[in-house]
Amino acid sequence: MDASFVVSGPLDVARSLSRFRLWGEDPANRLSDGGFQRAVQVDGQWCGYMFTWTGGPDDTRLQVSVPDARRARVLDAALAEVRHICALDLDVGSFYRRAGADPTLAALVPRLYGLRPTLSPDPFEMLVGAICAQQVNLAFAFTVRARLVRRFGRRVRVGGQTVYAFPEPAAVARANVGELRAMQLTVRKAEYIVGLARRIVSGELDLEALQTRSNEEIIETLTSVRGLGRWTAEWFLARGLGRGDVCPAGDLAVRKAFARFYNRGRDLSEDAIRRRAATWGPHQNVAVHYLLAGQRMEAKTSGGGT
DNA sequence: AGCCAGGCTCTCG
DNA sequence: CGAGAGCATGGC
Repeated sequence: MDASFVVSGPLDVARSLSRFRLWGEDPANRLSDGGFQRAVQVDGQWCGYMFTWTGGPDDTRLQVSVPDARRARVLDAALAEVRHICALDLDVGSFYRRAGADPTLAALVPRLYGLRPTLSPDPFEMLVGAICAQQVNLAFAFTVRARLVRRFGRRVRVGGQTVYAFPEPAAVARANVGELRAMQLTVRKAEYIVGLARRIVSGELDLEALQTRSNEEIIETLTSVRGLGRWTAEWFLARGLGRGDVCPAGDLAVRKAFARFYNRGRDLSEDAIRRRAATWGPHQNVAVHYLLAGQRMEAKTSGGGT
């Protein structure tokens, strides 16, 4: 069973999804030559699905297929996930028009045309991924996260490939810290992850209910959980919920990008970064994504730099 | 070898 | 309340 539709607004799928293999493999989000595979849970059961794409960035057609097609509900769930992963609700066209007023962004747009941030459909997955990425280089974070996924996630076959469902909170809640330590998480991060899972299982933290609240309420709720600071909460808003008016100004890579593009390589204060980002209004999320991608591009061609 | 990676908590002045 | 140590590993 499958369905296809044409995307409205610029979208370069391959460019946007490439981040799933930039720093290593992600067993829960498989980007293969044939397309993108993932698992979705419907009525308590995990089902694999895949999607492929055709056409240029201005007339992209997405094709979503569910091999195990007994229920249309699985296809509906997969479609909703794909729309979320590709961030189809972000108004990139409007961002492009607005970017004309900013020379830095105006120069990046044609080079990155169709790029969108990929959004995580699963809030627990987003938070665990963020904890893994706290303070360490992203290649290492990917490696550790992949170990977690293979250890606690369910294997699902789809299109001749194996993809893992990202571990459910209940499975992680049953783990002990020593088990996670063996995956080269620090004791502290192991405690954060298990503690988070247990809070979710106990109902103390309701991530689904959180999604309708304001940015500030979400930041306040998340930062009251041990292991989740402002950095994690802001990336959750940006890359999990797809909120447009968010800038993780404390992020090391974001700070470097702002220093490079807006201050001749010298550091800007977090407040200064927030003030500039605020002028982009609902496009902060996408703008920051372009700055980070632009920085990677320049690092590659000019060999990095102070 | 040593320092830095897309942080956060805890502990001290 | 701000500053600083500690965390653990991989890459340069």
